[in-house]
Amino acid sequence: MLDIRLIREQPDFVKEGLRKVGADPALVDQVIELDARRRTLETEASSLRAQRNAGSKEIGRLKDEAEREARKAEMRAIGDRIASIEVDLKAAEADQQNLLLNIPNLPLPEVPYGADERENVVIKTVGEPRAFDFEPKPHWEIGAALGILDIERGTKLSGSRFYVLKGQGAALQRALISFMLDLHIRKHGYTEVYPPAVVKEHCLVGTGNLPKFGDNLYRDIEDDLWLVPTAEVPVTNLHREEILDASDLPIKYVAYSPCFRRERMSAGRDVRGIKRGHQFDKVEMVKLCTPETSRAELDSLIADAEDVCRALEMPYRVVQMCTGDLSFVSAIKFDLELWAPACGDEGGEWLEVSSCACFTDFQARRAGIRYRPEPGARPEFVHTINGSGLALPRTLIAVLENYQNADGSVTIPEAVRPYMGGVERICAG
RNA sequence: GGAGAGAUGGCUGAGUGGUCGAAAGCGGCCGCCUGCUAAGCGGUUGUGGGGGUGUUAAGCUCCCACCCCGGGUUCGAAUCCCGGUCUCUCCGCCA
Repeated sequence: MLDIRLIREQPDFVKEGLRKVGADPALVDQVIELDARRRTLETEASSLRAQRNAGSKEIGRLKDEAEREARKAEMRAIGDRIASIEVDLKAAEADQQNLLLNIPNLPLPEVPYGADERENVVIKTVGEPRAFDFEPKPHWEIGAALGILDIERGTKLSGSRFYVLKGQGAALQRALISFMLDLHIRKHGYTEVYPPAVVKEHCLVGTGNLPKFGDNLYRDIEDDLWLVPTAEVPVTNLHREEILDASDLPIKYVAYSPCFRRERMSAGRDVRGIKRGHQFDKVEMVKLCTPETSRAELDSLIADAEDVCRALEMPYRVVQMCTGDLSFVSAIKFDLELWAPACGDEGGEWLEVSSCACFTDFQARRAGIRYRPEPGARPEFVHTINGSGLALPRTLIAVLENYQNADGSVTIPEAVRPYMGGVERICAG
C-alpha cells in the first residue's frame, strides 16, 4: 500500500511511477478525491462528537430536571447527525482503503524501464552449461526410469499438476531442503522458522496477495482460512501490528514450507514435468530492515540465494525485472534462474528458482510492521525483502538434468551427499 | 467436542455508567544527587486520524477515535446487553 500522504503531496511523482509499471495513473486522482471526501466527513464528525462530549459532560453536572431533559434532546439530535455522517464516513474509508489496496508499489529509480518481460536484463551468468556426450533427457524421463518420480499416480490422487516423489527422489528433495536451510542458518545467519501453511485473510492482505490475486489461492471456506502460496506470507506477518526495536533489525528468517497455488492463470503453460505444480516445497528467506539498509540487504539476500546455486555447482543467471515485469508488490526484483539442459522446447531452459525483491514499506504498511528508529521517536514502517533460497521442484529438476549420466543414473551434488547418507548417485532398481 | 473463567497502556494490575486515555507499581527516558556502582529524589513516558499555525520543515496548538473485535442500549460506555475471536482450567478425543 502506498502512503496516502505521498499520493496527496506528490501526485505527479506517483503517477509517473504507476505509468512505469503499466498501471493506470488515473488511480491517483481517484484516490485523492476519495481522500478529500473522507477528510471532510472526518472533520465534520469529529467536531460534532466534540460538541456532544462537552454537552454530555454538562448534563452530568446539571441539577434542574427540565434543563437536563432539554439538553438530552439536543444531544440526541447531534447524536443522530453523527450517526448519519458516520455511515458515510465508514463507506468513504472503505472505498479509499479498497482503492489503495489495489494500487501497485512504485519502482525504485534504478529499475530499468521496460514494457514487459522481454525487456528484463540479464545481470550475470555464472557457470558453463555442461557439454553432454549423449542426448540429455528431460527430468520426467529420468525420474520415471529411476522410479523416483511418478506423475501418473500423482494425477490419480489429486488431478493434473500433482506428482509423487519416491525413494531416492523423495530423499533428494528432503536432502536439498535440509542442505539449504543449514546453509542459510549456519553460514548466512538466518533464524529458522516453521510457520503455519494455513493463514487468515489479513495475512494475505498484508503481503499483497489479496485482494487482487485471490484466484491463485486455495481457500477453506468452512473455517475461512487460506493455504499459503509461499512461506513469505506467514513469515512476513510474524511481526504484523508490532513496533519493533531498531536494535532488533535487520531480522532475518528462513523458512521451509509447502506452497499451494491454483495456477489458474497459467493453464496450459509448463504442463510437462514438475516445473509448475499446485503444491511444491520451498525454502524462503525473509528480511525486515530499516529503509536505509534495505537496498544493501536485498543484495546480500540475492548473494545468499546465489550461494545455494554455487554450492550445488550448477549454471545460473541473475535477471533483473524491468518496470513492466515487476510484481504488484515489488519496488525492485531480481530472479535467479538455474540451467536445466533438457527442459523447454529446444535444448534447455532457464528455470526460475528464486525471486528476490524489496517491497520497500509497501507490505509493512499493509501489515502494520513498524520500528522505532530511536527510543521515544515516532514509529516508522520497516522495509521487507524476500527471496527463495531456493524453490524445490525446480532445483530438483536442475539436479536431475544437469547431473544425469549416460547410463540413466544421476550423480548427487557433493554438497548434498552428507544429507543423503553419503549416497553418491541414484541408480535404477 | 462439552463445562467454566478471563481479555485494560512495554509489563504487573486497579477501575462496574459521567470529573478515566485510564490509579498504583515495575520498566524506559531526562535531570538532580552521589568517589564508582547501587540506592534515593524530581520530571517524563501509548497508537492512529483530523483541524489550525508554520516554508507541503522542525515545532507549537486544538479536536476525535482506540481499555480484544463487531454490533446494541444511553445525552454519555473500559464499565450494561448481544454476537465473534483468542487465552486459560477441567472433561472427552487424538498424531
